[in-house]
Amino acid sequence: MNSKPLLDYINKYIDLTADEQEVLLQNVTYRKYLKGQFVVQQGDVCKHESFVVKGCLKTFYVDPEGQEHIVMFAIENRWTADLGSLITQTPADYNVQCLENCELIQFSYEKLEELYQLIPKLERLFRIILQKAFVASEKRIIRNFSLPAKERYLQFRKQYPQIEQRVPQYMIASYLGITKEFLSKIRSQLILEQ
Amino acid sequence: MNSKPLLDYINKYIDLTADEQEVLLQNVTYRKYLKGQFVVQQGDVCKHESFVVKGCLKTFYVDPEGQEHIVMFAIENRWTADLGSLITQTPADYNVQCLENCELIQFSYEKLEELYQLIPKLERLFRIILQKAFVASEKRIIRNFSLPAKERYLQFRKQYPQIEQRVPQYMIASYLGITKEFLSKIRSQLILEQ
DNA sequence: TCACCACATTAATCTAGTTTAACCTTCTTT
DNA sequence: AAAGAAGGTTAAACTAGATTAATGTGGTGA
Repeated sequence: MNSKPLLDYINKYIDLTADEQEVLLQNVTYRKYLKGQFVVQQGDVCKHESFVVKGCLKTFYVDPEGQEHIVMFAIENRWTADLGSLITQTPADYNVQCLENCELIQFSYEKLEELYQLIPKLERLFRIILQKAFVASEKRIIRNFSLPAKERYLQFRKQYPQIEQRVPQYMIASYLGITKEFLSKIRSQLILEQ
Repeated sequence: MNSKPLLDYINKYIDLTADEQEVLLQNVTYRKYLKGQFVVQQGDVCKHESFVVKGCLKTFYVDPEGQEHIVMFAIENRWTADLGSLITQTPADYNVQCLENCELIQFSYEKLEELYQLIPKLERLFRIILQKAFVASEKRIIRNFSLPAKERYLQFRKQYPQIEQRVPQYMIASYLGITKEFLSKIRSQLILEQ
């Protein structure tokens, strides 16, 4: 188990003693997934919060018309889950699928609650993580409303250059909330411009 | 100071002893605002997280073209702030303005950090609040992408019937990300339909 | 009583982004 | 080497929602 990325990540926000680190690692599971496998499936109850040690995943939602909408991508040193399903232990609205072979460190719902008791500092860690996630989510809402698709695409490219290289364009279009055809149009416009 | 709504709210998530409740109340301020006053202004650093005891507020953003975009409304028993500004102590992107006379219980940035030390359980409280807020925010993103304006309006009416009564329609249009004219069109369509 | 103000509606014209459908590329499989 | 997959592009016709501008409505204050 390659736990270094997780411990490095955690130590940016809180200080864990060697003992606490050990307790933490004893209560998580390391799991490898193949490209294409699902970590969460729409309709199942989400069982874990997962830290990405290696790989790339998409979180998406299939609407009643069968249309797929990508909510977010996760790469190394980020978290993924259907948080709504996890915290309420009700069926998930989202799917989480591996776009590459992945290695994840998983915190199960039960173990996570236990860990909060064993290491109360973790409440602080997840409070801070959630603050940042919430702020990013609100910013995205604003951008979707106040910027046209072209600007949103440029913003995305700037913010996640690593992701743009790794995933096909039709998925980026879905993340941006536009069709792949329109993204293609935007891209050819941008090439003409410079 | 009418602290009952706040204490009732907190006790839904964590148990505070009488002593802890007292410590908490000693570290917050009770403040009344008049209709029209700003609790946070774009460009200033956000100083507090505020719990709404009474009244109704809007959080909005003025884009470079001068267009106002409403991000959220807050009513009794909800929180409001520019969280991004508060946690990084940098200038706010948003404005928070009172739509009615308001009474707020305010947690200053410094006192809140102190309170986390004095009552570590509060980390848990805010973790839980943020989880819910994040999930709601993600849901809103999905809805904005996958539902047409009419559906979004119906959803809003169902989810926040109290708010619809209290704020003018041009603000609801702004919250939904459409023009007031288009909202008017939707409304007249809905009346014809039933 | 009328004039103003804040809010809401209606209708004509316009545009960003969708839909559909055809075609192109590159990689994989046989 | 041929035949699919899987992804990407182009272009024409279409639509949800924006823009503009005029008109309506219900207070409120002088």
